[in-house]
Amino acid sequence: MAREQAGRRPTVETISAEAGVSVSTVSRALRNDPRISAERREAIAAIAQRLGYTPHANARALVTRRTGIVGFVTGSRSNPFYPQLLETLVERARLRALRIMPLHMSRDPLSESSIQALLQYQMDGCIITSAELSSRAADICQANEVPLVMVNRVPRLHGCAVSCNNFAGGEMIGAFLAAGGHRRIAIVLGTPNASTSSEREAGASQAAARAGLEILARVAGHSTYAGGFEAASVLWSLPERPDAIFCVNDIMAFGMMDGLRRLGVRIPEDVSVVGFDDVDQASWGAYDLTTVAQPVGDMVDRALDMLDMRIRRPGLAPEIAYLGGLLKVRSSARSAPA
Amino acid sequence: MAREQAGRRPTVETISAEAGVSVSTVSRALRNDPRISAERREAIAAIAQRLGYTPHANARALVTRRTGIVGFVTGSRSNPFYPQLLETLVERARLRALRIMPLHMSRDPLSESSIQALLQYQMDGCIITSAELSSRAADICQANEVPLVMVNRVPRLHGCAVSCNNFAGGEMIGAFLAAGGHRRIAIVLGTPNASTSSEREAGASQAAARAGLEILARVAGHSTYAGGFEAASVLWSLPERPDAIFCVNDIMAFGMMDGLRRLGVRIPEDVSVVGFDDVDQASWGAYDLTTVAQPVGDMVDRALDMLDMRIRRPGLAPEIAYLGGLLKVRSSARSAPA
DNA sequence: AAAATCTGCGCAAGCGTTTGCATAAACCGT
DNA sequence: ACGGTTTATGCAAACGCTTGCGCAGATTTT
Repeated sequence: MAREQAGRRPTVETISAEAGVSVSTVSRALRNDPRISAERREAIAAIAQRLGYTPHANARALVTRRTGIVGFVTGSRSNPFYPQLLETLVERARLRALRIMPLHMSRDPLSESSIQALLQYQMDGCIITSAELSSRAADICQANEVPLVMVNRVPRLHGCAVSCNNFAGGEMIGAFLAAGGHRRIAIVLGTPNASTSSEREAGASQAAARAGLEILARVAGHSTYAGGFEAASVLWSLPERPDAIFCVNDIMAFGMMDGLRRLGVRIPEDVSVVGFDDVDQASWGAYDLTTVAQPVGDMVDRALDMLDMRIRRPGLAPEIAYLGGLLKVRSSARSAPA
Repeated sequence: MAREQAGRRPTVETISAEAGVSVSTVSRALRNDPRISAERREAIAAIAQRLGYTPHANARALVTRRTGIVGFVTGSRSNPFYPQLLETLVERARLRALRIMPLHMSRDPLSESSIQALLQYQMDGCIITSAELSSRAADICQANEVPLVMVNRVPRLHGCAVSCNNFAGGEMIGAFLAAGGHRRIAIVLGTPNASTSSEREAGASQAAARAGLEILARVAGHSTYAGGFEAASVLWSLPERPDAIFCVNDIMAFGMMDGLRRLGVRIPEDVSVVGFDDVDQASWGAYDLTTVAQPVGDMVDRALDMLDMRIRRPGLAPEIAYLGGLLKVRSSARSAPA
């Protein structure tokens, strides 16, 4: 019997009383179980509709052991690529009836309570995009059998990941700069030990070498605006100045351009600057940055695919996907004459 | 009896078997119920610790009717203020054992499935920061008795909100510009009908009037970079050009500055530009924008306070809090001589 | 010394679902 | 007319936790 508690939302039991059938029939009808006859199913659906019934995710999770919640861990917001990724992730996840729950969004170490949340809410999986935090998070997920996919980051030993093809992207940059007649290329590196940084750098270096060019200098930029800004002074005080600067991500390129302009350097007349990521600001007038666009939508979809499969079939072998980027030519770098 | 199912996490029952007490005693001990004797409590805590026990949030939510999840709805990420707000929110919520779940993060209308999520997961409350979506969301929350707090936005009729004191902030800007000797102030408006935009504009207008100044022009900027960029041409082609431009948020100020520079205008020599929000980019070298900093941390805490109270005591009267902003003087605007 | 209070704990119901198994009615071929 | 399959539904257990109530035994009050 439905208890008809004052202000409570309707449950399967409310519907079952209304329809004169058992709760199991209601449950099955609502989930389109073929065993329930069509007319009953429709009758039940109509009642549910009329009552404004919504299933109770917690109760369902309790029995199915699936919550539909995916944890999200990222490093600092200082790189605008990550908010962009998160927005895409939330939207794409919604289309698969998955919800994203951000567990951690700062540069601080992963707090114990964030990890507890992952377990307490019985999340179905986890997506992580931070270079610094990935090892710790990977261990925790593995220990608790929570499927994990790293995005924009490849795992040290094993684990799933989807990433832009950073090496190929770096090559595109290197080739583009060489074709543009640049002879003295400098590279600004990002987070030390991050695969994204080193792969992009390696790709660019190789393409440069193929064009008979040595990399003039490699300096640290720490994947921050300030790091790029300071790198400008460092590079411009070199005995031999670069004629092209590849910052391995856009955020450093913005700092670099601002730093150079502060020194009176003209872009791209005196030096070309290129980045990697194609965040929103890259197309802003102040920068109009030549960069490699990461296929964020595809990356997110692929990551959710991987997660989905491992939620369904735990223990599936790890997998790594590299998706190609797209060179966006803008005005921050000299191009080859057409 | 504990079933000791293969790979399952320990539950209260596992612990109760181990400790030789009932599950209710375990539950109470873990929640520090004073009725349980100290030594038992410690013994149980020790076992829980040893087993790596973590309570199951869904099961708890089922009976307590509290999930600890707070929904988050925002408009487009194009204004970097919102990612910044979200990061703060996630961190501050964590300190109160609350989790944030982003339901919607794009400019599109609120989808039905996002609303469903709010109800299915039985969220304890909702925080919304989008001007466009707030009416719809407010209706839904009210209909379902979900506490709602609007941040950076005041409600049309009733409801909770916490916002920067936009009017006072606008006044600070207006007074600052007047003191700096500016005579022809233009204002770039944001999202039409948004309270943030109109209040900031009103504050600035009033302060200007107090200094004997009329506002030269008011133009639309739509709260986007591109809107600010285009507004630059509009303002600069006016018969009488402004000597100060107040963009009601930073993102438009960036577009404005880039647009002006494209026209060869020098900042602040030819015209001063000021913004509102103090997002990260405002302190970047390219802009170094004079603006009003919103007290994001305090705003978030206050919003969570409001939510907390209404979760505990449903039906509490609506409340609106205005928190003061802080003028950040940088180099994008001429100051009064010292 | 009997009655009242307190202390510490267990029983069992309940939260809203799903799902394995049982059951009853209808259908099939013979 | 009968055993066997199919079809549509119900029963009840289970998921893991919280909590009202009850019940001993120890302690205090009259």
